Amino acid sequence: MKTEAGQGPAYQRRKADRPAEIVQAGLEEFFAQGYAKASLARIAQRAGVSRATLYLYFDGKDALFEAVAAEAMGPLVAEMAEAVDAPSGSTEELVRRMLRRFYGMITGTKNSALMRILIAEGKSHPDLVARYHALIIRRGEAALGALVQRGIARGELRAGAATAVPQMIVAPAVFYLLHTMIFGDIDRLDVDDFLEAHMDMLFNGMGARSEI
Amino acid sequence: MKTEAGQGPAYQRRKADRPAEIVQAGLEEFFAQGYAKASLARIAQRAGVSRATLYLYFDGKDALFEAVAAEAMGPLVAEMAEAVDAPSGSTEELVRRMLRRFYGMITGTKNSALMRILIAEGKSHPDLVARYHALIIRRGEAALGALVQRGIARGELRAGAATAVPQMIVAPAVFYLLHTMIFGDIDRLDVDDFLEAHMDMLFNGMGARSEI
DNA sequence: AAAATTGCTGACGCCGGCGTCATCAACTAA
DNA sequence: TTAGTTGATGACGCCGGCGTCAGCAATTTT
Repeated sequence: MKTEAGQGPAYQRRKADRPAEIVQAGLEEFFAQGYAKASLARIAQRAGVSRATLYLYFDGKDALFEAVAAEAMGPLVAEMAEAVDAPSGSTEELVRRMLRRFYGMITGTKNSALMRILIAEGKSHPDLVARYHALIIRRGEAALGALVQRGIARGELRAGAATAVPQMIVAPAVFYLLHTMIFGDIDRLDVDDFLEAHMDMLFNGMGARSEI
Repeated sequence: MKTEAGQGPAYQRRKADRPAEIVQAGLEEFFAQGYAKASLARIAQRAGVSRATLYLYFDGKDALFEAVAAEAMGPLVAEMAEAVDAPSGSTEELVRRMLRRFYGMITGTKNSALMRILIAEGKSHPDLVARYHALIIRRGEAALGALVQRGIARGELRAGAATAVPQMIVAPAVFYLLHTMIFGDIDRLDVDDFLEAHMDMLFNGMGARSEI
């Protein structure tokens, strides 16, 4: 619409905007194809730029991938922080809210794409894994630990599994994520049913004596 | 040792053994590198064969990969079947035995490698995913369902989460698998601690009222 | 308006990987 | 021993992808 006319300028110089546009294009390509199959040519095309231009802003495929991953982690961290800092209401309600958010995240394609890449390409990019761990996992674990302590202090949780391994609280959600990621096309689990079962398991267990 | 002497035959004709040897070499290469980075040249080298020979027995990279995956699934199916058909003792003991086996499998590198490939390359090989689902997942789910029914009949389990979503029983183990697979190098969880927490969560939940 | 700056590009070289084919040589049968 | 069969190979062609560089042209400065 802007430069399509007869013989307008063949290209525009937009030094400021290029990096963001390239990263965005890279995000789409990497998430759709995975690292190995992703092609710099396609990324350049998506970004409306020549392939050589990529090298003006990034040192190569690897560096671009790092930038893309960093970009993708941003929203995750924000989401994580947001989901945690609302300590009001009973522990059960708190957990339910958190899990609902968690399952929502999972449903979103973006995050599962990042997950998939981390799993697939983790061996080749250990620094990436480390960053993800520091940014997301460690914070999440800390938040879960705090949640458990609060629950115990309020007399709503008991010491035991949750204190020993707070991650247990979100473990079923991770199962759901993985299952959906791999078998989503042929065997989709209902989110709401799963969330309810998850909550039931967490707070009541499945042993018969819980009902006494 | 056999054909290394001065001018022994440059190669031997072993039509019967080649396929298995090639599949074995392919298994190592694919599991170490992932599909995309795996190289037929390296596979041929591992198998002690020229690259062209691969095409005598397999139609190409894709076909070889299918054969490798099928080969890798065999032991898993056996393991699965073995772990299930021992319905003796209390449900808790049964679950504990099953889970111990499960965590053992996870620790084994083979299976997590297959998992990693399924996740990474699932999109490009939907038929593979379908086969894995039919062979492993469906059977596992059936076994879990039977386990739950048996537990309820014996009065050891209550209806609820476990009946609605039997997979909940193994969900934490899958979390452990994923965590270990991705972050195993920088943040290893203790298997025994995790298994205990897992059992505690399953049978007692984390709600305070379970203790009343 | 002309000179200077620099964002941007097209084209080149290189490499690794896949698939194929004519040819060779190990085995087999006569 | 000799002719025939076929498992196995080395080398070739092709393709796609990465990284680079001299040169062009959009923009800025004088």
